[in-house]
Amino acid sequence: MQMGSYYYASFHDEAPFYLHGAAPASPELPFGLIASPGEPSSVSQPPRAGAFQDYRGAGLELLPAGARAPHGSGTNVDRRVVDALGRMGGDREQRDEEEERRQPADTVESSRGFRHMMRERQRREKLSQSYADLYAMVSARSKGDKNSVVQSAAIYIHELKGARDQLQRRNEELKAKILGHDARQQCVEIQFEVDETSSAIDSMIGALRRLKSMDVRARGIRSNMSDGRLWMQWRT
Amino acid sequence: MQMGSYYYASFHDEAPFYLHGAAPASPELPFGLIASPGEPSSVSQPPRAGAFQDYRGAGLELLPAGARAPHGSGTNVDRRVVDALGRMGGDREQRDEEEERRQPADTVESSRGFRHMMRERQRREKLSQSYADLYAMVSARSKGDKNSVVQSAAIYIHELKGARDQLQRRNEELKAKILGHDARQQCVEIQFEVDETSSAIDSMIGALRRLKSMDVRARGIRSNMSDGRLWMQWRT
DNA sequence: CCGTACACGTGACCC
DNA sequence: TGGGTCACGTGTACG
Repeated sequence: MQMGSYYYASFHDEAPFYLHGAAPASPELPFGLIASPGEPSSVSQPPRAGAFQDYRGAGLELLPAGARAPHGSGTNVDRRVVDALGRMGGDREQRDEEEERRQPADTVESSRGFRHMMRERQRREKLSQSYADLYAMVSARSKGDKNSVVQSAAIYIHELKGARDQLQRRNEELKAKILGHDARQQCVEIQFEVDETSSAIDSMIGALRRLKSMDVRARGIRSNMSDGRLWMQWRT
Repeated sequence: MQMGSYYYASFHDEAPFYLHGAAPASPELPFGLIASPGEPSSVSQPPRAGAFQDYRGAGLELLPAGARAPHGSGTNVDRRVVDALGRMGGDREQRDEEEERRQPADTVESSRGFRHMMRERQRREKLSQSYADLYAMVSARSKGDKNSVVQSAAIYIHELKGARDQLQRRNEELKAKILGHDARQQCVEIQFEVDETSSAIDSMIGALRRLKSMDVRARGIRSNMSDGRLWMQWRT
């Protein structure tokens, strides 16, 4: 433990720190409000300050690659900190008052471990945000807890990749089918109107005859005849 | 703190617990080996027991939905534990020796907080495994740290979904193109071989004549003729 | 009471 | 030295 200076509440050890009469109905924020000395921002904590548990309804538009809220998104970061007024029986027995070994340079907190703690909080918060974003992607398939989110994401990615590849293959197939299943070759295409009242078979026969009379030598033909439009394509 | 019994090393407070002479070249396992009393499994810890940092090369085949290694995958779980020989200056001042309030039932650890710790370890390990699995999915796009993995997964899912949907649309387009751009209707289909040496135009004319002689009344016709195979489909 | 799940502060480790 | 990341043990909340 080494140093208990900037703890916030240290609710353990049954030290009934936060008020006892009105307490048990409000389980949020065991640490009191306690305006931060020296950190002017971050008023009005939303309840249940842990950023993660709130993500179940968080919206995102797939983070624009860097605008994640510049630095402290307000929820959890630099939440404040309060000494538990003694912490009764601190981990170091018999520490005297008012001196506490005076670290080499500066006097009080914000030194060494304090910044470390803050950085870690920030990191945690960032990670929670990422979780929230990911959860927004898999909310249908995930139970909501961290582990489930991560697992669901892996499964989902796997499925999506499979579906994409299959679709891609199917796509190639279709394209090949349209193109006639040997590779692309030069081909000719005509398209014209026919008398809709007459038989489609007769129309096609007429068209083919016309082609033949034009001395067309076709080795492959594709045609589509519907609604009075005849489209025909051949290769020689 | 409340109870410091089963700590492993408690390296803080500059109590130089693990050997000092041969130490600094091997940064793994500050906690010693210490055979577990009562847990027969899990010998031979791989170095750097934290399961997460090793995942950068972990393979997976997309977890078969429940076979994640039944319970303790061996790396980290029930690593053992060792009392810090006193932990010098326990958090409860003046607790007498040899009695310590005797909790209701059992005597020593494995009570209350000990199981809690173990469960937490197990949970952490499971989560690390999930991370590893997810990382295997995004290893190409992720830097490797937790946050990056999660973010990359979200981005990847987003991209994959987009690609899949686009492919699906394109697919419908192609299908519609093949089917002829009015909706699917009941239609008839024939397919037969023709003499490859003769003209494709003649073959088609012959086929159409045959249809006509069968008294087929077609309002729309699609056909594909190539490599000696004539496929034809019509609706009445 | 037990299990699950989370956030926290912290020591260790690596650039 | 110092920021970044991790795993850890712990306190807390919920079912």
